Amino acid sequence: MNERRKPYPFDEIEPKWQTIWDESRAFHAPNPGEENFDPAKPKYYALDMFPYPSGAGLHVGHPEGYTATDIIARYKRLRGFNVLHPMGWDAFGLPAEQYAIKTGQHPAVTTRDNVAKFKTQLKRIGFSYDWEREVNTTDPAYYKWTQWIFLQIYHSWFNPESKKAEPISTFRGDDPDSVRLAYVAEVPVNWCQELGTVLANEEVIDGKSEVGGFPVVRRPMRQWMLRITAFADRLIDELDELDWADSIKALQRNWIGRSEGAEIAFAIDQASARDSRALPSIRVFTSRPDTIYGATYVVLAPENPLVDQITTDDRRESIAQYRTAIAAKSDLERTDLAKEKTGAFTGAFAINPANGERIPIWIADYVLMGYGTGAIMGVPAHDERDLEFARKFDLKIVPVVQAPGKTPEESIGFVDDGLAINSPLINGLSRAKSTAKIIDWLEKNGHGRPDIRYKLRDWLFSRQRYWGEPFPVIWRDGKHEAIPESELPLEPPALEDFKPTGTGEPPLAKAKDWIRYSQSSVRETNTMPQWAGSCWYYLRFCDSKNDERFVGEEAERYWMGGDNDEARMTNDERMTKPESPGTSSFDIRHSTLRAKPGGVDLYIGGVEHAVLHLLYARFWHKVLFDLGHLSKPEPFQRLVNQGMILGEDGRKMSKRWGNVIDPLDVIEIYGADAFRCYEMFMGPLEQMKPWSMKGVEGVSRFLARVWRLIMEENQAGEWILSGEVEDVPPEKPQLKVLHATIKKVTGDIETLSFNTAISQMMILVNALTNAPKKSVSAFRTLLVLLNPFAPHLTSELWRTLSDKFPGADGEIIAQPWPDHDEAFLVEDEIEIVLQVNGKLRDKVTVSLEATNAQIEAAALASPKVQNAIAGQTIRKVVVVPKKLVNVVCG
RNA sequence: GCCAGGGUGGCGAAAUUGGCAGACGCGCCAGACUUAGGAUCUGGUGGAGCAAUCCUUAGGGGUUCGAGUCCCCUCCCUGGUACCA
Repeated sequence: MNERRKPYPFDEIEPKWQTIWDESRAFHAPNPGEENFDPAKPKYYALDMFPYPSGAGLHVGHPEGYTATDIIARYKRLRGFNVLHPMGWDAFGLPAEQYAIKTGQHPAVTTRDNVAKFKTQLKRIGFSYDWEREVNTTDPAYYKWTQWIFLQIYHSWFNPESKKAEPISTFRGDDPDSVRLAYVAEVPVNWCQELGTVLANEEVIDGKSEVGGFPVVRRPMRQWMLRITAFADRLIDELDELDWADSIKALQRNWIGRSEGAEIAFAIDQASARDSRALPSIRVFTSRPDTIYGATYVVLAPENPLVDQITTDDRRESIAQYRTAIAAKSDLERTDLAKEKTGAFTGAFAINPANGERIPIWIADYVLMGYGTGAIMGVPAHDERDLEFARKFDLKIVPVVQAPGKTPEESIGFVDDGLAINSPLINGLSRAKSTAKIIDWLEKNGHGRPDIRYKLRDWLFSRQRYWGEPFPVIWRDGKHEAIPESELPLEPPALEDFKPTGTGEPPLAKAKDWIRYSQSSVRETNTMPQWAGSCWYYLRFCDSKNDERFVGEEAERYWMGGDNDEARMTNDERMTKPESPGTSSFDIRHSTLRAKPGGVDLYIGGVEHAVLHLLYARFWHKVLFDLGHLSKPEPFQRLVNQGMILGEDGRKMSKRWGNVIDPLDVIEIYGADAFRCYEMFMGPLEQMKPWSMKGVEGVSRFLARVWRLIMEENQAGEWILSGEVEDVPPEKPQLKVLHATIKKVTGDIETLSFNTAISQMMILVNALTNAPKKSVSAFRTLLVLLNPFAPHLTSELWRTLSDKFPGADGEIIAQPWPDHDEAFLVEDEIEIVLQVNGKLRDKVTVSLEATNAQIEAAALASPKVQNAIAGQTIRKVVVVPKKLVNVVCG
């Protein structure tokens, strides 16, 4: 077997340049105050979603986003920005713990090995990370600050007046523990008996554990919660200013699920109640208070505590039976399978406050205790579910909204806008007006008030795990207390046995000595979820070595700061700079994309984090912002989700299909530059797309063409600078392509359209290959443009050219990004498209100055046009200057 | 069901404000150089037709001198969510 011949010696030059960059600290971004820091440079923060270092190593999906940010980072450096481009490890998590349970190897050891593996792989791809800023969430020096942030949250409350997080000391009530942003509550959790642990929602798939497929049941347990719901409105509203895809914003809005309406009190009819003492009224939430006259019954969730108080004696047994049956159902059965409505009558009646009618009170499992008030008013005429329920149990159906062009009877089942009917107070009014009026009426008469509800739940923040951050909290006399900051980091105890206890008590409970904090107090034994570390890592990157603060104030202001005037000025200057007179609408459009500096300027990662991670991180950021620790209320200004890369067979990559591509295998054959370029050439970054080895080969051929454009093989088979390269300016046709390429590549990088940027560079290389003379200056421009994509190849060629031809000082990564000159793009002659009735018939070339009349005359003179209009009358001739002529006839 | 995003050659895909559909790459065909080619270079390549010409952006309708692009309807795919009142 003879080894496959390399198209160019990437196997030598790639490791060579990686070493040079490492040793010269080429990509270290200095902080303010640091040596080499240049305050004149604007900042740019390009961030990847840091990976969980699994044992399996990198797959081709990881480097897709990483390559995109790396291109941007390298491009911005060439444009004169001080670029923060860091990488780190999200290393707490279940796999390392499971591995520890099986093998007894400490998770820290597994983590260290996996990190080393990942880092080697990332370095081999040639990413320009500032490795001096590397962070690891499992490092005590890191999680010290994760715990510190938890304490900030613990020591705060949400002031509804200011709509901000404030120190708990500003709370005027009696019981601060009831309003803290971190609190303890008895909540239903996903308990998996087989695994002996609680699982996060996302670890439960169809009622079974993701790992092992064991049954999962709901069970109430004492848990730490974070009051994210207090920030629901801000988390929705402040999305507006962010440069995120609309689809991702929609996902977040959906998840938060804001719903405006009213809370309405339905009094219980005393005569019907089992318990004759004064009963509270039933509060329901509705998004359609305008339909209140159509409320012909009330439904409580089966778990609603009111049920016991109102059920009449004759109904007690059937109600108890129904509740038992529901309790036995899993969540899965209760939602997916329960398409058929079920329910039971309590025997009690309520009074509809709008019309005083006596309406029955039912319980049914289609009403959930966890949303709204756990009770609804049933409006069967205008709610699909209520209609189904009413039909099944033969309840009264009264239409109260008349749909346009329909009779009242036909309007049943119609849920959208219409005019109110059968509703004395609001008859004839539109939905908006009747809603406002009825809410006003309810409020004035003490029957209700406007209300807003959210689907978003408070964040269940504790896990019964070993491999996570311990809570900096102790318990004394049944009450929790924070430990002093001076005791951070609080490290987990050394354990021999990481197994869950099986009782729901966390593994940390086994460390008897560690638990005992003082005579009268014990430590919290829960740990934080994996999300904790990833909620703020982007802040730590700004100042990863600081042991005084979670991030230094000056560093935070600089990297995460609001208006970066330098950046804005630079963009404006660039736009109006005299040497680039051709400021087209194109340039302006791209400039506006950069007009909002601040926070992380570009954040790229998988769409799987569109909701949870991004919501949690925004929440923490807002708390820290409110408390005065941060400069801006939002962390990530521009967010992009890369699409998934599928296997060559078009299926999702998995061991099962045997279609997994290992980046290092690809790099072995084609080199890192080809790997990077192919990942970007495949198609739009955000799109899902299949891998193709043939495609890699095509891109590899392109890079080899660049190499051979400048290099040739001598008799001895060594690569040397081509003798044809001359220190001459490019000729006119090459200049034109060159400047068109500068323009296109620059614009495409700004919009992350890397695939078309590479296409354009291919066109340029084809043109330069066919050029009569090999111009050094044209090559140098090409190399700079290509550098962010193929950094090793271009570095090597740049240096080789520099050795022979003076005039370009320094390495390629220190060069300025080229500007295009519109003058080279101007045509002196223009090709005009000739159409007859909108169909292409011919083309003519005219001078740039040709008048519309001249163009029209030229068009009508064309034999092909004449042929096409033969025998018809010309009705009209449309002339679009510099573009086309359309002759309309018939 | 609801929300969001898609549907363009044999394949991955291009297409500023509506203005030459298919750039660039893969694959394929032909040629050159070669002992050889899975190397390299040159040319061709949406479909039908010998041709002139006709057809073509999921399907149908509309606006327009002109529609992949704008509007309406239908179908299909992907992601999210699902009795959220």
